[in-house]
Amino acid sequence: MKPLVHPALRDITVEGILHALSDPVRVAIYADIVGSDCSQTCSNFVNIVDKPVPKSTLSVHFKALREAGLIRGERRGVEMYNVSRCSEIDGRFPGLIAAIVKAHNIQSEESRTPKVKSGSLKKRRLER
Amino acid sequence: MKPLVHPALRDITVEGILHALSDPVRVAIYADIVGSDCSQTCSNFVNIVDKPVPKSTLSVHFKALREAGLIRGERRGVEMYNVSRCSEIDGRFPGLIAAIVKAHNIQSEESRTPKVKSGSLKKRRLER
DNA sequence: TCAATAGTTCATAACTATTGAACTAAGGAG
DNA sequence: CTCCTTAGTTCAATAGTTATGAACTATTGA
Repeated sequence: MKPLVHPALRDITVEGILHALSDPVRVAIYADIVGSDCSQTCSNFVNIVDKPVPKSTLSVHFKALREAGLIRGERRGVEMYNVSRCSEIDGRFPGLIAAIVKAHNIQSEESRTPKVKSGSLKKRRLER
Repeated sequence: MKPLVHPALRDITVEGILHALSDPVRVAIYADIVGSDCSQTCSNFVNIVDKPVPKSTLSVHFKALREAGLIRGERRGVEMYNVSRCSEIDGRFPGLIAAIVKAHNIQSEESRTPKVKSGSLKKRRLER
C-alpha cells in the first residue's frame, strides 16, 4: 500500500490550511482531533455531521487534511491513527490553528442554541 | 445595476471565511485591505500577484470576499470602494482575522527570503 | 484458507472556478 | 444633449475540482 504523504513544515501553506478547513466535515474532524488527547481512526468520524459520511469520502477528507499538513496519519494494523500537527504549525504560524478551532467551536455552540442538534460528538468523548 | 450583497454578521460562517481566504489572490487582496487605513478600488489589485489578474476575475474575487462577509463594498460614481469588516467579525470570532492575516504576512515574508522570485513586489533578498 | 474489518482507488457525474467578450453605469468633454 | 472613457459586471465556454458507489488491497483472527 502506498506510503502516506506528509509535507515538511516549510511546505505547509496558509492557503492550503484554509482550504482544507473550509469544508464543514473536515473542519469538524480537525477540531475534534485537535481537541482530543489521543489519536483517532477515520471511521470514528462517520457521524461527525448529521448525515453519515461515506467512507470513500472520509478517506479523501483525511488525505486532504494530511496533505495540507494539518494531521499526521499512521497505519497500525488495519486501522489508521491520526494526530494533529498543531504544535508544529504553531511554530510557524502562531495562533492560527487555535483561532480557527476556537471560531469553529463558537459557531458550533451557536448552532446548538437555536435548535437542539443530535449530540453524537460528545457521546464518543464519554467512552474514553 | 444590481445592489451589492452583504451578509448580516450572524450569517457569516467560519467555513465561508476560510474558503474565501483559501485563494492566494483573495487572501493577498484581503490582507492588503485590512492593512490599509483607507478604502480600496478593485482595479488597484490588478498586480497583487506576479501575474496580472484579469478584471472579470477580480470582480468575481471581490464578490466572493463580500459574500463571505469579509469586506464591505460601496459604489462611488464609476468606482467601487472596499473596506474590511474585520472589527465586526472580531466581535463574533475573536482573533480569527488577525491570525489569518498575520500568518499570510509571515508566509509572504518567507517567500521573499529563500529564493529570488521574479518578484514584482519588492526584492528584499538583494539587501541581505 | 476464509471471513471480517479498515481504508484506498477508480470512474464518473456533479459542482466550481477562470476568463475573454459583450455589456451597464457614471462622469466628463465638446 | 451625444459621444467617449473608465470601472466594474455578466455571460458562456471551458477547465479544473470534488463526491461517492463499486471494486479493490492489506491486516488480523478464527
